[in-house]
Amino acid sequence: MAQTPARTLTREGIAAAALVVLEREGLAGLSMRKVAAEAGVQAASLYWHVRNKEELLDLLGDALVADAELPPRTGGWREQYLEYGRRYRALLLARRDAAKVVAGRLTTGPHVLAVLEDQLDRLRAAGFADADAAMAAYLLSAYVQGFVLQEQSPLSAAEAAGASRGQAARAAGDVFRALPAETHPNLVALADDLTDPDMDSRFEFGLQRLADGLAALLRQR
Amino acid sequence: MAQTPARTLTREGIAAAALVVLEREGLAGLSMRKVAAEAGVQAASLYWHVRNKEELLDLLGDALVADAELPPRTGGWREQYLEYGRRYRALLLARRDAAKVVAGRLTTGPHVLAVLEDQLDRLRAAGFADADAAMAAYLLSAYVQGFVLQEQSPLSAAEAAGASRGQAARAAGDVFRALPAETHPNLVALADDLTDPDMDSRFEFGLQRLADGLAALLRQR
DNA sequence: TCGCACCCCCTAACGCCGTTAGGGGGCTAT
DNA sequence: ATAGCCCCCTAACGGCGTTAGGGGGTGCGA
Repeated sequence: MAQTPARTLTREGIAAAALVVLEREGLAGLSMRKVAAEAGVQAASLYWHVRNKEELLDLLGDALVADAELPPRTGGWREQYLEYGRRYRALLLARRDAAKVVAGRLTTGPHVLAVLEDQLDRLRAAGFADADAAMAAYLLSAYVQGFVLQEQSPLSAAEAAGASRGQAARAAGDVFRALPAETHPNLVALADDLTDPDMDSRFEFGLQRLADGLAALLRQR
Repeated sequence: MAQTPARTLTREGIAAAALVVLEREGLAGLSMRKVAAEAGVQAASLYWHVRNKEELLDLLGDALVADAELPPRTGGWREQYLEYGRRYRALLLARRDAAKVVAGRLTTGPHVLAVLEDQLDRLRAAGFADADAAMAAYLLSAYVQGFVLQEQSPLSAAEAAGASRGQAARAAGDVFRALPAETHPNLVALADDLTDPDMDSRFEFGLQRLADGLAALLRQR
């Protein structure tokens, strides 16, 4: 556990160390002691720079979106909105447990603010009213975060035992198919559809519905 | 801490005790020891009925939707879909930390399955293709869970210090307004819209977009 | 009636956690 | 030189999830 940053600790250095620990151990394994060790320091020293673990996680949440690449400003607002959603999901999937970190957390960190600023700018330029633009932005992040959380949730502990995503999906399908057809006919009939492992398509489906709904709003006002 | 269930422990009794502890202490304060005490038992005894805490939380997640009331089967699919979303959100708001419990958790508990079965039945009856019905159901739960998580997240620790929701919203608005207008013009301009404390309206906005998007899909196929 | 097996809960302990109290080394400014 | 402050240290507290192993109670076969 060599120290990552310079000799003296900073909030940025702590965030960087936390990122390393998160990647290595996951959110459940991220402790103040391990972050401190990664930063070359004792656990109690963190409390000089950070009020508590919650505040450290706020730092981590903002650091996670630090290297977000914004979509190009080409094409219509719809394509840009879709691309925003896709890149946000990709970012959450790229770093271990990122979705769990950012989920219940409304950071006002600089990186988060920069992304939000940019997105609002595009939505207003597209003709959305102020309040609609704000809500459209929240809508997208709520959907993406909710989707990735579901996507990454272990399928009732099935795949925790080393099963691949596809195997787990098949096992989940078996659960549905094994239900009594008198009480749960739809679950039995749609077992394959409900456990389709193509997460990209499932995400895209919802994303297109969101865009369609916003397009209808834009048309009517 | 009187024992809630009968003399001998059951998985249902454990879930009931966990519900009581969750309501009293929140998810962060829910420990195996406290659940055991609530059930009139020692902590280690729980492990006879439950593999680990994760499995206890699965039980809890299913128990949380046990008393869900399904919307009436009147009106069109759209109104029923909207009402599903509203009731799901109300249910997550009704019990402390319910959203955090169910968020990263795909239970196949009996109560969850019953609700899913009913919802799929309505969507198929409305004319949605099998795969579309399955994805529409997932879409709604992803949105509701994501929204409630955001809704309940402390506004950057502002309201943790006893501030009301409205006060916290005003404080968050001040954060946006205090930003330099050259770099963040949209955040400054939309500070009020971004921090509008009327969560019901914000939720309804997204819900209507989802329904509109699904309606467009139904029309085109 | 005895004894055996099995179910279910117990006590005790391990190593980890977040957090706080209080001490002290080393720089900076007087 | 010395006062003061910044920043990290050691040590400890109470609580956590989890496991090992023991032992009462109950029902069943002999």
